Amino acid sequence: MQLRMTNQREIILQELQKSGKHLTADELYDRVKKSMPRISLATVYRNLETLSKTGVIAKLEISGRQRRFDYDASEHDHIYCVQCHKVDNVELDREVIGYSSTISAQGYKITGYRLELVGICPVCRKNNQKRGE
Amino acid sequence: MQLRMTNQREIILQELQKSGKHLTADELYDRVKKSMPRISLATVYRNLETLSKTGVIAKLEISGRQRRFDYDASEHDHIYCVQCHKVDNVELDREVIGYSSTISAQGYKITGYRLELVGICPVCRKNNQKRGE
DNA sequence: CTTAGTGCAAACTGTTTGCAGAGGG
DNA sequence: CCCTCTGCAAACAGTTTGCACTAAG
Repeated sequence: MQLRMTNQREIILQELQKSGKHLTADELYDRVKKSMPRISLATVYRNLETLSKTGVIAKLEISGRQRRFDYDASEHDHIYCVQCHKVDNVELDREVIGYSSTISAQGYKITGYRLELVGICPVCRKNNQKRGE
Repeated sequence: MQLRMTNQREIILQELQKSGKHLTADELYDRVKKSMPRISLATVYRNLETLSKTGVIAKLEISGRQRRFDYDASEHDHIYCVQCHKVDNVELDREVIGYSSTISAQGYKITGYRLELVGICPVCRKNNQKRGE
């Protein structure tokens, strides 16, 4: 199966990349609709699926009910704001999770891990301070 | 609001605990139905919600489309089998994730983290070997 | 031309909710 | 008795899919 670079696919990818955020399908849909009003949400879903399968973007397993997509497909971790549900990238030393000894005891073959930091983002912290929390 | 220990709630809790697994609402529903056939899935959801809010069990943010519930409410991490989608508990040194320096640079206040190891469980590994993979 | 991709609507999955009635304390 | 909890059905949110048509290469 070979890929075609359709107009839709191109704009979806561009919008995700230029957002610099970890958008959900419908957040991206809203953005893309501005330059392509007749695009359908299904197309956005299909393209996000395709683009993540080919490794151009990454599909995130992250907190919250909606799936999010990352313009950056390289390995890195995420931090999640419990207040505004925003997600940011975090660069951590991935070697630190070299627990193989502990883990192999349980008989698992470790292939990777997902680390999600949880906290409150700068914007929310500032807002909280204003309200004296 | 005070809690009542209804028959349903008791059986739901017992079944989750005696399973020793990280069940989804409908897996638990199937088990509970055996001793209480007229129970409804909504009741299972409502009780899992209540029990996790009161800290008796834990609601997991984990890979996969379905939410899972943990009979063990204490802080610990999980390991996820990519083949059979089973989840197990893992005890790791939680202090290792003391990255505050790196992270606070981004202005986040870290309140916790979720670490999910990903791999292949003993059972699946054995099955793979049989098939010569 | 060929066949991957699209828009639309309808289906599907997991979860939540309104309501009238049941039962725990 | 009160009020939390239940069963049921219907609603909901997010995602996927079947189909006939469009357009990329």
